[in-house]
Amino acid sequence: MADENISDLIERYLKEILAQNEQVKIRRSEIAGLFDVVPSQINYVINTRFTIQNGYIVESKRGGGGYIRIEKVHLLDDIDVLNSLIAAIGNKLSKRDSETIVQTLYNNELINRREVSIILAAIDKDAIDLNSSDLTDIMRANIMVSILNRLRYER
Amino acid sequence: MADENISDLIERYLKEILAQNEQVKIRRSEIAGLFDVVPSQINYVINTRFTIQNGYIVESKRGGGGYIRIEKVHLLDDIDVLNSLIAAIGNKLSKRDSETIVQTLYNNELINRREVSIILAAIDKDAIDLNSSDLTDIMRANIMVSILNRLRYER
DNA sequence: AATTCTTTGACTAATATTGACTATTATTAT
DNA sequence: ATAATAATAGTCAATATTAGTCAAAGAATT
Repeated sequence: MADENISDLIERYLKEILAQNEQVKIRRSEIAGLFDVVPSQINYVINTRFTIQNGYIVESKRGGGGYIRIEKVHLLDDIDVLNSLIAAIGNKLSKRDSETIVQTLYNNELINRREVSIILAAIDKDAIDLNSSDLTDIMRANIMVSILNRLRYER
Repeated sequence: MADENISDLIERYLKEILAQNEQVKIRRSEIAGLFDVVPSQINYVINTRFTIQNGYIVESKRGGGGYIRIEKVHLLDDIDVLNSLIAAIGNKLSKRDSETIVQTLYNNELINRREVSIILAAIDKDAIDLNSSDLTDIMRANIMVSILNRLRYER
């Protein structure tokens, strides 16, 4: 929907193939040529959009006949998904990664659309960002307001 | 009616598009150029006139092909309940009061049981309490883990 | 006069793009 | 076989391209 930059176009191109093929095998320079970008931009696209958190496994090989293969993984059961996600989080989590995780939960049908946005509201920057102290109660207020605001509308 | 300042004009411009389009996607500098203002004034207009209270959701992306997207959402009938709850919260909220609010939301059928526990997980003390710094990302991690843990079981 | 709202711009943050350099694997020459 | 070369992909840092924040100055309102 918001494909204004080339990386998004490349992402969409690959995902369209993956929508029908379970896996896609490319020659890096070919795709780079197709979209008229430097080859390393393909790595950028893969590193930012085809991570394991997003549900993709990437394999590659260099040298003659080299390739990059992207495979959409089918996560076994819900607990495994949750365990691996929790393990991957550690003790810091960027906004971007958090959104990726929520998307994965949705893709694996662990949460529905409405729950997606409740969770996003909970971890919204405006909700949890604060510079003053007296932390816990203030944070709770911020998070609660964020959630309430979310509940105002549909979708 | 007689919009005297530029911010009002920009507001009207965007709302005219939204009257027909459900969402509008802009390049900040473009709109700024169109009205001959500094780009950050677009943020001012958005922050003062396209808030969630007014029924708008705003998303943006930086970098090449960046954009700001404003979406008009359908506000629900129970807006008054939510408004008064939000007003009552202020900037601090005890655990007890937060639970009362969640109970109220449930009693008014604004959320279901599952959503109750997702929200309670989000504002759980263990999720949001921390003494170290580097706050936002750490908090987000805590909240996310708390939510994921809650998703492990039913009800 | 005081307060609130608007305008401005310097600085910051996030994301995308590029290219020089490196690493790995395959192929060819000796 | 081994070494040299070719053909790939990977890494990383510099640069480019956007949007966001914040506080100061100016304008309008009370």
